[in-house]
Amino acid sequence: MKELTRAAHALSDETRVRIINLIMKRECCVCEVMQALNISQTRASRNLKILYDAGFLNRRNDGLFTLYSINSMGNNDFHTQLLQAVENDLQRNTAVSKDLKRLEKAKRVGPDYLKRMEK
Amino acid sequence: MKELTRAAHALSDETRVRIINLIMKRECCVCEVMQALNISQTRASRNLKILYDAGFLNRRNDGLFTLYSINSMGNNDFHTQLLQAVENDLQRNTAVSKDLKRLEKAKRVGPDYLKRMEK
DNA sequence: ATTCTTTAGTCATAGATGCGCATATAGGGG
DNA sequence: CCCCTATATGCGCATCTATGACTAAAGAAT
Repeated sequence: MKELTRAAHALSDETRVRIINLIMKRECCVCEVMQALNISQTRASRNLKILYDAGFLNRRNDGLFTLYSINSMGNNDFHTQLLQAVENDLQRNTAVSKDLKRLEKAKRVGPDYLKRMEK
Repeated sequence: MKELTRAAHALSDETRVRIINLIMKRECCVCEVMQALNISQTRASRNLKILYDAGFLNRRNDGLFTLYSINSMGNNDFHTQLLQAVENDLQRNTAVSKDLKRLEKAKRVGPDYLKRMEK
């Protein structure tokens, strides 16, 4: 039951639900999440870790990048059922489509590089 | 989305999941929950309210008693899907059966009356 | 009406949480 | 080896959370 409450807790924050919305579209690295949601690197990294620890995400390394994707296990585990509830809610939600549009424009570069680009 | 995160938050606490386990069996009043989980009246009442505010429970009055039951709406709303995830997890959980046994023995009386009975 | 009983609300407190800042870590390229 | 870059983490702060003890509200019983 601790696994369930931990998973539910991971879904109890809007930032984390928005992150799931992104990753359900496609595998993302931390810097893409950060740009798509317009949040700090720290915030993106930490909330991704919370979702990972709760069992919702896979993680793999590609060079310097850490790539997160949805962890789809069996169809009958509660993680999958919880994700379906999230998906259900997101379909009725128009606000998060802006996040997806920013994701399309996101570049695979980190915060320091980004700042220099802006100048 | 705020509704979703609020609902998820309601399920992020073990006490509240155990309460749902009781009420999925049958409609309960506050004092029954309190006895079945062996928790204080304040704690039972408050966590029931959190579940109610999150949309999981119905509430009705019967004399002095407030009776809570599961709020089953349509099959496609996220509340129902979340409850299915909880049910799924509870089926694999043997610890909460003790709560149900205590529920069978619970009397429909409040904390003050109970204390006097013990003497 | 007065009293008893169940439930909900208030207040105080210990602990958890989210986040920014700065820094550490670790992989890649010269 | 040394620097650059993406990600993770320690720390501190403000805020939120869960809880118990106490109190208030409201229905029932006498």
